[in-house]
Amino acid sequence: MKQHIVDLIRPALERLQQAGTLPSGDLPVVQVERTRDKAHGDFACNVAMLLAKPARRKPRELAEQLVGALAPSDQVARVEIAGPGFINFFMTPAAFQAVVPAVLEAGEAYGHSTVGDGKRVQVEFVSANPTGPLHVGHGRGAAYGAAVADLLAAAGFQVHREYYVNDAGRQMDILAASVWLRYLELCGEPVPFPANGYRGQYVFDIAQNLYTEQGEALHHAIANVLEDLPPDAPEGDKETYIDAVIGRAKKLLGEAGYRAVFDLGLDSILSDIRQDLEEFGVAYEEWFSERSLTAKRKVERAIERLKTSKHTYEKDGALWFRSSDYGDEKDRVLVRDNGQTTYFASDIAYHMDKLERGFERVIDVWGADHHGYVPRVKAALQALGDDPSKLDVLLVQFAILYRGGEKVQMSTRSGEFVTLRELRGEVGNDAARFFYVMRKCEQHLDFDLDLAKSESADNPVYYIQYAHARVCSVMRQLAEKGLDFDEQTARLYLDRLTESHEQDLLVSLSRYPEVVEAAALNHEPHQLAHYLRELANDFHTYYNAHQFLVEADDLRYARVYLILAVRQVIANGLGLLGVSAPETM
RNA sequence: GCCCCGGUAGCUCAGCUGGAUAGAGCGUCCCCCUCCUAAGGGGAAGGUCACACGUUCGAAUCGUGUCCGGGGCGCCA
Repeated sequence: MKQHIVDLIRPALERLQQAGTLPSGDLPVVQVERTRDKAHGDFACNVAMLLAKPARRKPRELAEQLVGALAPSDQVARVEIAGPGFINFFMTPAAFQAVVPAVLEAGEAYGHSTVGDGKRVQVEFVSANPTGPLHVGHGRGAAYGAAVADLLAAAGFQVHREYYVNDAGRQMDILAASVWLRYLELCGEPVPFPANGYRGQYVFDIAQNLYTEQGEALHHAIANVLEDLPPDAPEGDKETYIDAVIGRAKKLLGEAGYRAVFDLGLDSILSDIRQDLEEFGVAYEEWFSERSLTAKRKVERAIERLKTSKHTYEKDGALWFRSSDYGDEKDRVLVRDNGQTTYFASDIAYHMDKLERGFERVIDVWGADHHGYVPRVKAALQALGDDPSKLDVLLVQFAILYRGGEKVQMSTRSGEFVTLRELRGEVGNDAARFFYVMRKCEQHLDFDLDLAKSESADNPVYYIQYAHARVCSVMRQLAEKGLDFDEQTARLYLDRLTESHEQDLLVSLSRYPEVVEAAALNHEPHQLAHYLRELANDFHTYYNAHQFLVEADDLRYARVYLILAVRQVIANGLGLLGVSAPETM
């Protein structure tokens, strides 16, 4: 409908150019917006004010000319000029009433568009280290990333969802060492646990499985393990200590033995994460292994490319990337003095690979604590001759849980953190998905557990779902009372929808495609969440003000037809956010 | 010290990329089922859009500076 207005204005502007009223040359993008006030019509356009200066005319005068040049439309009842030069469009009731069949004919596809033009977009999100279960912080990235991906798909992009598995780094070695030490405990050894080890319950579980699988095969006396190791914190350095433990594990277990421990840890945790996300309604096209980059010599190649293009230098025995040439605040290490490549080097190779795979846009969803990382990745892409503007990094701020008005404490290493699974168990998938995307991503999220659990109007999830269930309930009543209804006939009675509540609903329904498109292009699922609440509010108001299952056939047909469209849009919108639309509550 | 995010009603937040008289929800107060689910609805009160300049027809929105809050700045990942 909005597009219809734009399509009316553009040719009119061209006509004015031909008539010499407007200077020739590029015309501004025609902006048409929904009005806030009914008195200003349904849509308003500000183009006359924008063109007043270059045309050297008064805005209102220009608006008059423009209105005169508009082609007639059966959707537009009248056009007015108001205020400093706004052109206000009043639509006919029929134009809005036509939304109902439009919704129901499109069904699940209502709200989909083609602005994405089939462009290939990659969305990488969560990508948490497989060193432990997902916690509530990852949950926000999961819900947000999944919603952004689904919105982009609805907007006509070809979306590739990807999880980057950090299966190669030092953190994984720390996990492997932690598992092995817990295993040694099961073998009866008195093990002093490293300050920097992973302490969660899941480490015991994996160690137990390791013991079941391997028996005593990996058992070494604790004295041999600890022999000549540097002191752990607090006397010594916990990082140095854990590295020494890892080195000792590799030496005592040998290549194969160490690999067995490492892979059991990796596989256990990764399959846990996959299951967790799947249950959360988050699906991926690809799980991309960091190790595969090394295996395919991608990291080597990336470093080589930076070397040959003279973007690197050696200092203190390490190889540095001159990222400060491209806006980073300082240079970064690619290869450490011990010969190992850094995580950053892998990440360069990974992003290089992403662009080589031919994505026209690459979206990374990261925790806000990684923001300092953005300039160096973009610097690397630029140094490699790629276009860094193809990469959008969306930074998601932290979620803070509240229970009974009190902050819920979280700490990663101690194992006391609240996992995503616990959260889902406590408030349910629907509430979790919705609450996570209720705020825009750069806003800190106060997640109120009590509210998410409450079954009342205060809880936006229940409020919206209830609107859907209410429509379903009306349809059940319709059948029970043996009242007639069919969509084809209902079409003939659309003009019976004249009440102000019905008008409001029709306007809201017609806005839905615009909301989906804006939410997709701006990566802002919260816009959709807010819209759905408003739509549900319009519906509940209507429900209280008018009876749907009335005696008069024409009116009943029209009203039932309308609420079926409402049900469809709610289901579509909730679906994009990963929230179910129940038929009964 | 540098960087990122935020500052809008008592609280939690929107504000459609610069538009017309700044909006929701919660909380407070008042009211509404003989009726399709009261898990609902209606109404009232509540504002120096942190502050100051600047940009222009027009600023909560853009720019600069200041103040306040949160987070980040490893040859960790």
